[in-house]
Amino acid sequence: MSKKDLRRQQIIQAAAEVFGNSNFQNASISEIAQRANIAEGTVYQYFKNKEDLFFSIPAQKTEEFCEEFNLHLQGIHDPAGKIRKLIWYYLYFFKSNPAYARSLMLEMRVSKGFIKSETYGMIRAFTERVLEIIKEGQESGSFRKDIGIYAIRELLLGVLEHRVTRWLLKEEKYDLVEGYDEICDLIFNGIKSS
Amino acid sequence: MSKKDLRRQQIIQAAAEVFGNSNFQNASISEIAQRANIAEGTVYQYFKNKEDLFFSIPAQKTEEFCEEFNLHLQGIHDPAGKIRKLIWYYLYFFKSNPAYARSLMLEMRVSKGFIKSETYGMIRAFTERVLEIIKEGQESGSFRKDIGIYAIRELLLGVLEHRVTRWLLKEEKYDLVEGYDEICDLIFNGIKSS
DNA sequence: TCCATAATTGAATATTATTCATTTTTTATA
DNA sequence: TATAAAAAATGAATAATATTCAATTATGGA
Repeated sequence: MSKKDLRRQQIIQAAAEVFGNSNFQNASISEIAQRANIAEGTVYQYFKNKEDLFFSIPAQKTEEFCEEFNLHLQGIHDPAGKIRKLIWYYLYFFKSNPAYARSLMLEMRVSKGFIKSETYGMIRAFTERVLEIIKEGQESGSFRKDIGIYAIRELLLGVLEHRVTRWLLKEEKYDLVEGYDEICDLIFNGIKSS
Repeated sequence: MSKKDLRRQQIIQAAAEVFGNSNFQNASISEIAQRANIAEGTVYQYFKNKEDLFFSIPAQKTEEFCEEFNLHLQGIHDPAGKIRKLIWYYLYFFKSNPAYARSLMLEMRVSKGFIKSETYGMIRAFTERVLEIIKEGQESGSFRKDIGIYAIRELLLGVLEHRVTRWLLKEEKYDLVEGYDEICDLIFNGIKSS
């Protein structure tokens, strides 16, 4: 790793700590610089502005998320099993990484600037992967073919994001993963009794 | 309406305009005061701080949302029809009120302080109403009884919030309501082909 | 008309993201 | 090793702004 990359990482590390104990608005560049043992101005040699720095923090974690997800999918061949694993893994990962969850769900996910960031590119790779799984399920005959793949993905990611966001706003007081099989059941079978 | 309430409304009106063309961070109290033809200090006689003022803006619209929703439910007696109407109305309302949608979905909904606001109380009334409809559906035998009502509500509100948020981040370039029947179908019947 | 209370004011304060001219460090070359 | 050129780091200065508060003005009742 080049010297330049090292310093970049050093700043990201300090920023992760400061943003982690706070939020975008309340975290200050001065504290980040202090913690990284550099001058405030130096931050701006490596990042365009505060937002750019903020959006750069979860790149690593997001990559980790995608890689581990692919690992967890290994050995599962039926599309329904893959969706079930996706639901479990998604909740499990955010439960295990609450600071990441807070930043991503409550701050970045609702920011228009985030869409252009490197981190968002990785998330897009994940959502593409989800789309593939759905397509697979339709082609193999497991999932209905009369509904568009985007609508199905919307259902899936919608309920997951909602569940994580709710959990965060409720101060993470209960177990995020518990009861995930109810969600699976609803996704597969809907709410109709017949 | 008392003089005090009038001035309060006047400030909220100015704030709605300023926040509407911008966002929480970029809107300035000085501009709001200017537009309301008052001094900056006066704002703080009526609102605890900038956030309190911000959270007060959508109270009226939210009340409107709830009242109109109840109107739309009139004459519908089957729970499935009520859920279908809920889905349609939710999307229709945000489509018709994009500035409200932006504030609520991208800024307030992800803020811990919002939970304590008056506006959130109204939203809670709405989500309680949704819960009632679900319960009704279970009792009448239309909806499955083996799934908790909270899980069903999570599914519903999750996919709706996700859809509106996506639409906002994509600059509202497509029709939010179009294709809502696919969502209804998925909610009722799930994704399984069998 | 006068007084007490309420409402309004806007200058002062404190905080902070960002810039940029200057200084320090590193690297390449002879 | 000595020197020059390039790169990196610095931190004081700037500009913007949420919030406070002592002073001023308006209001309504006796």
